[in-house]
Amino acid sequence: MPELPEVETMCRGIGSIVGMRIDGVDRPSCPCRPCVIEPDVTTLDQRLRHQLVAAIERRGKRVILRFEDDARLVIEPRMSGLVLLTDPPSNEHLRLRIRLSADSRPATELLVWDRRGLGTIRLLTAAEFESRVDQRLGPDALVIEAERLRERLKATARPIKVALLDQSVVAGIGNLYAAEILFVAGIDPRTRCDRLSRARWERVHMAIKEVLEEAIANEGSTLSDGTYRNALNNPGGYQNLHRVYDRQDQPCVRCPNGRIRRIVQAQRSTFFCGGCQKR
DNA sequence: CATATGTCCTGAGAGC
DNA sequence: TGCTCTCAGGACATAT
Repeated sequence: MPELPEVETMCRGIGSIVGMRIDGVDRPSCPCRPCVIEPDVTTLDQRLRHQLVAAIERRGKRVILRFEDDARLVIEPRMSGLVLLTDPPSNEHLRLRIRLSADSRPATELLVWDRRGLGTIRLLTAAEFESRVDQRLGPDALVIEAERLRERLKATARPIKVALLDQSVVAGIGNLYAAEILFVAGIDPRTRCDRLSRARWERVHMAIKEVLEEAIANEGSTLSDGTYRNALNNPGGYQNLHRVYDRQDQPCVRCPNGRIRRIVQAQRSTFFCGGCQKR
Protein backbone atom coordinates (compact mmCIF):
# COMPACT_ATOMS: atom_id res chain seq x y z
CA MET A 1 0.00 0.00 0.00
CA PRO A 2 1.89 2.93 -1.22
CA GLU A 3 2.31 5.62 1.40
CA LEU A 4 4.70 8.57 1.25
CA PRO A 5 7.98 6.58 1.15
CA GLU A 6 6.74 4.23 -1.56
CA VAL A 7 5.33 7.09 -3.64
CA GLU A 8 8.55 9.07 -3.22
CA THR A 9 10.48 6.02 -4.42
CA MET A 10 8.16 5.75 -7.43
CA CYS A 11 8.73 9.42 -8.27
CA ARG A 12 12.50 9.12 -8.05
CA GLY A 13 12.31 5.97 -10.15
CA ILE A 14 10.58 7.70 -13.04
CA GLY A 15 12.67 10.89 -12.87
CA SER A 16 14.30 10.00 -16.17
CA ILE A 17 11.14 10.92 -18.11
CA VAL A 18 11.52 14.61 -17.25
CA GLY A 19 12.27 16.44 -20.50
CA MET A 20 10.63 13.78 -22.65
CA ARG A 21 7.56 14.32 -24.84
CA ILE A 22 4.44 12.17 -24.84
CA ASP A 23 3.88 10.31 -28.11
CA GLY A 24 0.60 8.76 -27.07
CA VAL A 25 -1.56 7.43 -24.25
CA ASP A 26 -3.58 4.24 -24.39
CA ARG A 27 -4.93 1.38 -22.36
CA PRO A 28 -3.05 -1.83 -23.06
CA SER A 29 -5.32 -4.70 -24.02
CA CYS A 30 -6.23 -6.03 -20.62
CA PRO A 31 -9.27 -7.95 -19.43
CA CYS A 32 -9.56 -5.92 -16.24
CA ARG A 33 -12.16 -3.25 -15.80
CA PRO A 34 -10.73 0.26 -16.17
CA CYS A 35 -9.93 2.15 -13.00
CA VAL A 36 -10.95 5.80 -12.63
CA ILE A 37 -9.33 7.74 -15.47
CA GLU A 38 -10.45 11.35 -16.10
CA PRO A 39 -10.92 12.34 -18.78
CA ASP A 40 -11.32 9.07 -20.68
CA VAL A 41 -8.29 7.54 -22.32
CA THR A 42 -9.09 8.85 -25.81
CA THR A 43 -9.38 12.44 -24.58
CA LEU A 44 -6.32 11.98 -22.41
CA ASP A 45 -4.39 10.89 -25.47
CA GLN A 46 -5.50 13.96 -27.44
CA ARG A 47 -4.66 16.37 -24.63
CA LEU A 48 -1.31 14.89 -23.68
CA ARG A 49 0.14 14.13 -27.09
CA HIS A 50 3.29 16.24 -27.71
CA GLN A 51 3.28 17.58 -24.15
CA LEU A 52 6.68 17.87 -22.52
CA VAL A 53 7.05 16.43 -19.01
CA ALA A 54 8.36 19.46 -17.13
CA ALA A 55 8.69 17.82 -13.69
CA ILE A 56 7.79 14.85 -11.54
CA GLU A 57 6.38 15.94 -8.21
CA ARG A 58 4.90 14.24 -5.17
CA ARG A 59 2.27 15.54 -2.82
CA GLY A 60 1.37 13.20 0.01
CA LYS A 61 0.66 9.84 -1.61
CA ARG A 62 0.18 11.15 -5.17
CA VAL A 63 2.55 10.97 -8.12
CA ILE A 64 2.27 14.11 -10.25
CA LEU A 65 3.48 14.66 -13.80
CA ARG A 66 3.61 18.41 -14.41
CA PHE A 67 3.56 19.74 -17.94
CA GLU A 68 4.77 23.02 -19.43
CA ASP A 69 1.37 24.69 -19.18
CA ASP A 70 1.13 23.68 -15.47
CA ALA A 71 -1.50 21.04 -16.21
CA ARG A 72 -0.86 17.98 -14.08
CA LEU A 73 -1.49 14.28 -14.42
CA VAL A 74 -2.27 13.20 -10.87
CA ILE A 75 -1.83 9.49 -10.15
CA GLU A 76 -3.17 8.14 -6.85
CA PRO A 77 -2.00 4.56 -6.40
CA ARG A 78 -4.18 3.98 -3.31
CA MET A 79 -3.98 0.31 -2.33
CA SER A 80 -2.14 -1.40 -5.13
CA GLY A 81 -1.22 1.03 -7.89
CA LEU A 82 2.28 1.22 -9.34
CA VAL A 83 4.07 3.34 -11.92
CA LEU A 84 6.68 1.43 -13.87
CA LEU A 85 9.29 1.92 -16.56
CA THR A 86 9.74 -1.82 -17.02
CA ASP A 87 7.48 -4.85 -17.34
CA PRO A 88 4.79 -4.93 -14.63
CA PRO A 89 4.32 -7.73 -12.08
CA SER A 90 1.67 -9.18 -14.40
CA ASN A 91 0.01 -8.20 -17.66
CA GLU A 92 -3.35 -8.72 -16.08
CA HIS A 93 -3.89 -5.41 -14.33
CA LEU A 94 -2.39 -2.83 -16.63
CA ARG A 95 -4.50 0.33 -16.55
CA LEU A 96 -2.64 2.89 -18.68
CA ARG A 97 0.37 3.23 -20.93
CA ILE A 98 2.11 6.53 -21.71
CA ARG A 99 4.63 6.39 -24.55
CA LEU A 100 7.46 8.92 -24.38
CA SER A 101 10.42 9.96 -26.47
CA ALA A 102 13.15 12.61 -26.66
CA ASP A 103 15.70 13.45 -29.32
CA SER A 104 18.78 12.06 -27.68
CA ARG A 105 17.23 9.31 -25.57
CA PRO A 106 15.68 5.94 -26.26
CA ALA A 107 11.88 5.87 -26.34
CA THR A 108 10.23 4.55 -23.19
CA GLU A 109 6.85 3.66 -21.70
CA LEU A 110 5.41 4.69 -18.37
CA LEU A 111 2.95 2.04 -17.23
CA VAL A 112 0.29 2.34 -14.56
CA TRP A 113 -0.45 -1.08 -13.07
CA ASP A 114 -3.05 -1.60 -10.36
CA ARG A 115 -4.06 -5.03 -9.15
CA ARG A 116 -7.10 -3.96 -7.14
CA GLY A 117 -8.02 -1.09 -9.40
CA LEU A 118 -8.89 1.35 -6.61
CA GLY A 119 -6.40 3.94 -7.82
CA THR A 120 -7.21 7.02 -9.86
CA ILE A 121 -5.59 8.92 -12.72
CA ARG A 122 -6.73 12.49 -13.39
CA LEU A 123 -5.56 15.21 -15.73
CA LEU A 124 -6.13 18.56 -14.01
CA THR A 125 -5.54 22.14 -15.08
CA ALA A 126 -3.51 24.34 -12.76
CA ALA A 127 -6.72 25.79 -11.32
CA GLU A 128 -8.31 22.37 -10.87
CA PHE A 129 -5.17 21.10 -9.16
CA GLU A 130 -5.31 24.02 -6.77
CA SER A 131 -8.90 23.37 -5.71
CA ARG A 132 -9.08 19.59 -5.95
CA VAL A 133 -5.66 18.59 -4.63
CA ASP A 134 -3.65 21.43 -3.14
CA GLN A 135 -6.36 22.92 -0.95
CA ARG A 136 -7.75 19.60 0.21
CA LEU A 137 -4.48 18.19 1.49
CA GLY A 138 -2.56 19.25 4.56
CA PRO A 139 1.15 20.05 4.30
CA ASP A 140 3.33 17.19 3.13
CA ALA A 141 4.55 15.07 6.03
CA LEU A 142 8.20 15.64 5.12
CA VAL A 143 7.77 19.43 5.10
CA ILE A 144 5.34 20.20 7.93
CA GLU A 145 6.73 22.04 10.95
CA ALA A 146 6.18 20.80 14.48
CA GLU A 147 4.20 23.86 15.54
CA ARG A 148 1.94 23.64 12.48
CA LEU A 149 1.20 19.97 13.23
CA ARG A 150 0.32 20.80 16.80
CA GLU A 151 -1.81 23.78 15.80
CA ARG A 152 -3.87 21.57 13.53
CA LEU A 153 -4.58 18.88 16.12
CA LYS A 154 -4.26 20.25 19.63
CA ALA A 155 -7.98 20.99 19.94
CA THR A 156 -9.34 17.67 18.71
CA ALA A 157 -10.31 14.70 20.82
CA ARG A 158 -9.42 12.17 18.14
CA PRO A 159 -6.82 9.52 18.93
CA ILE A 160 -3.42 10.57 17.64
CA LYS A 161 -3.10 7.57 15.35
CA VAL A 162 -6.42 8.22 13.64
CA ALA A 163 -5.56 11.91 13.24
CA LEU A 164 -2.22 11.15 11.58
CA LEU A 165 -4.11 9.20 8.89
CA ASP A 166 -6.19 12.27 8.00
CA GLN A 167 -4.69 13.59 4.76
CA SER A 168 -6.29 17.00 5.24
CA VAL A 169 -4.21 17.42 8.40
CA VAL A 170 -0.88 16.15 7.13
CA ALA A 171 -0.38 14.41 3.79
CA GLY A 172 1.46 11.17 3.22
CA ILE A 173 1.11 9.05 6.38
CA GLY A 174 -0.87 5.80 6.08
CA ASN A 175 -1.63 2.91 8.38
CA LEU A 176 1.79 1.28 8.36
CA TYR A 177 3.86 4.41 8.95
CA ALA A 178 1.46 5.84 11.54
CA ALA A 179 2.18 2.77 13.66
CA GLU A 180 5.95 2.98 13.14
CA ILE A 181 6.00 6.73 13.85
CA LEU A 182 4.13 6.42 17.16
CA PHE A 183 6.41 3.59 18.25
CA VAL A 184 9.50 5.72 17.61
CA ALA A 185 7.82 8.63 19.43
CA GLY A 186 6.96 6.33 22.36
CA ILE A 187 3.32 7.39 22.34
CA ASP A 188 0.26 5.17 22.75
CA PRO A 189 -1.80 5.39 19.54
CA ARG A 190 -5.02 5.77 21.58
CA THR A 191 -3.84 9.03 23.17
CA ARG A 192 -6.24 11.88 22.51
CA CYS A 193 -4.66 14.73 20.57
CA ASP A 194 -5.85 17.29 23.10
CA ARG A 195 -4.03 15.45 25.90
CA LEU A 196 -0.59 15.61 24.25
CA SER A 197 1.94 18.06 25.70
CA ARG A 198 3.95 20.35 23.47
CA ALA A 199 7.04 18.24 24.17
CA ARG A 200 5.23 15.12 22.96
CA TRP A 201 4.10 16.87 19.79
CA GLU A 202 7.77 17.61 19.17
CA ARG A 203 8.49 13.91 19.53
CA VAL A 204 5.73 13.00 17.08
CA HIS A 205 7.13 15.51 14.61
CA MET A 206 10.69 14.21 14.94
CA ALA A 207 9.49 10.62 14.57
CA ILE A 208 7.59 11.49 11.38
CA LYS A 209 10.76 12.80 9.75
CA GLU A 210 12.95 10.02 11.09
CA VAL A 211 10.72 7.12 10.06
CA LEU A 212 9.76 8.47 6.64
CA GLU A 213 13.34 9.37 5.73
CA GLU A 214 14.60 5.98 6.86
CA ALA A 215 11.88 4.28 4.84
CA ILE A 216 12.71 6.31 1.73
CA ALA A 217 16.40 5.41 2.15
CA ASN A 218 15.26 1.77 2.06
CA GLU A 219 12.91 2.29 -0.91
CA GLY A 220 9.70 1.69 1.04
CA SER A 221 7.97 -1.44 2.30
CA THR A 222 6.94 -4.46 0.26
CA LEU A 223 4.53 -6.48 2.41
CA SER A 224 3.90 -10.20 2.29
CA ASP A 225 1.46 -9.82 -0.60
CA GLY A 226 4.42 -8.57 -2.64
CA THR A 227 2.38 -5.88 -4.36
CA TYR A 228 4.57 -2.84 -3.89
CA ARG A 229 7.42 -2.48 -6.41
CA ASN A 230 9.56 0.45 -7.45
CA ALA A 231 9.63 1.78 -11.02
CA LEU A 232 11.92 -1.07 -12.06
CA ASN A 233 9.68 -3.74 -10.51
CA ASN A 234 12.03 -4.36 -7.57
CA PRO A 235 10.74 -4.72 -3.99
CA GLY A 236 11.56 -2.28 -1.21
CA GLY A 237 13.57 -3.12 1.91
CA TYR A 238 11.96 -1.28 4.80
CA GLN A 239 9.69 -4.22 5.68
CA ASN A 240 12.74 -5.80 7.31
CA LEU A 241 13.04 -2.80 9.63
CA HIS A 242 9.44 -2.63 10.84
CA ARG A 243 9.32 -2.40 14.62
CA VAL A 244 5.59 -2.88 15.18
CA TYR A 245 3.62 -3.18 11.94
CA ASP A 246 2.26 -6.71 11.50
CA ARG A 247 4.34 -7.92 14.47
CA GLN A 248 1.54 -8.73 16.91
CA ASP A 249 2.53 -11.01 19.82
CA GLN A 250 6.21 -10.61 19.02
CA PRO A 251 8.61 -9.10 21.57
CA CYS A 252 9.26 -5.36 21.57
CA VAL A 253 12.61 -4.38 20.09
CA ARG A 254 13.00 -1.60 22.66
CA CYS A 255 11.73 -2.60 26.08
CA PRO A 256 12.52 -5.83 27.94
CA ASN A 257 9.09 -7.33 28.61
CA GLY A 258 6.98 -5.55 26.01
CA ARG A 259 4.85 -7.42 23.49
CA ILE A 260 3.44 -5.93 20.32
CA ARG A 261 -0.35 -5.66 20.47
CA ARG A 262 -2.88 -5.35 17.70
CA ILE A 263 -6.03 -3.32 18.23
CA VAL A 264 -8.55 -1.80 15.81
CA GLN A 265 -9.03 1.95 15.49
CA ALA A 266 -11.37 3.45 12.89
CA GLN A 267 -11.68 -0.01 11.32
CA ARG A 268 -7.94 -0.28 10.81
CA SER A 269 -5.32 -2.38 12.51
CA THR A 270 -3.09 -0.53 14.93
CA PHE A 271 0.12 -2.14 16.16
CA PHE A 272 1.97 -0.87 19.21
CA CYS A 273 3.99 -1.93 22.23
CA GLY A 274 1.89 -2.08 25.38
CA GLY A 275 5.04 -1.62 27.46
CA CYS A 276 6.84 1.47 26.23
CA GLN A 277 4.25 3.51 24.32
CA LYS A 278 2.63 5.78 26.91
CA ARG A 279 -0.69 7.59 27.03
C1' DC B 1 -18.03 21.78 12.22
C1' DA B 2 -16.09 17.37 13.91
C1' DT B 3 -16.26 12.69 13.66
C1' DA B 4 -17.94 8.06 12.15
C1' DT B 5 -19.28 4.73 8.75
C1' DG B 6 -19.94 2.46 4.15
C1' DT B 7 -17.98 1.67 -0.33
C1' DC B 8 -14.93 0.45 -4.01
C1' DC B 9 -11.58 -3.99 -5.35
C1' DT B 10 -8.74 -8.40 -5.58
C1' DG B 11 -6.23 -12.16 -3.71
C1' DA B 12 -4.88 -14.69 0.33
C1' DG B 13 -6.12 -17.62 3.84
C1' DA B 14 -9.43 -20.03 6.87
C1' DG B 15 -12.93 -23.36 7.47
C1' DC B 16 -15.78 -27.01 5.99
C1' DT C 1 -10.02 -30.71 -4.03
C1' DG C 2 -12.87 -26.90 -4.21
C1' DC C 3 -16.22 -24.07 -2.57
C1' DT C 4 -17.66 -19.97 0.37
C1' DC C 5 -16.53 -16.59 3.64
C1' DT C 6 -13.74 -12.88 5.74
C1' DC C 7 -10.26 -9.67 5.76
C1' DA C 8 -6.87 -6.04 4.43
C1' DG C 9 -6.38 -1.04 3.35
C1' DG C 10 -6.64 4.70 1.05
C1' DA C 11 -9.66 8.05 -0.07
C1' DC C 12 -14.01 9.74 -0.79
C1' DA C 13 -19.14 10.15 -0.20
C1' DT C 14 -22.57 10.17 2.90
C1' DA C 15 -24.56 10.11 7.60
C1' DT C 16 -24.77 11.52 12.40
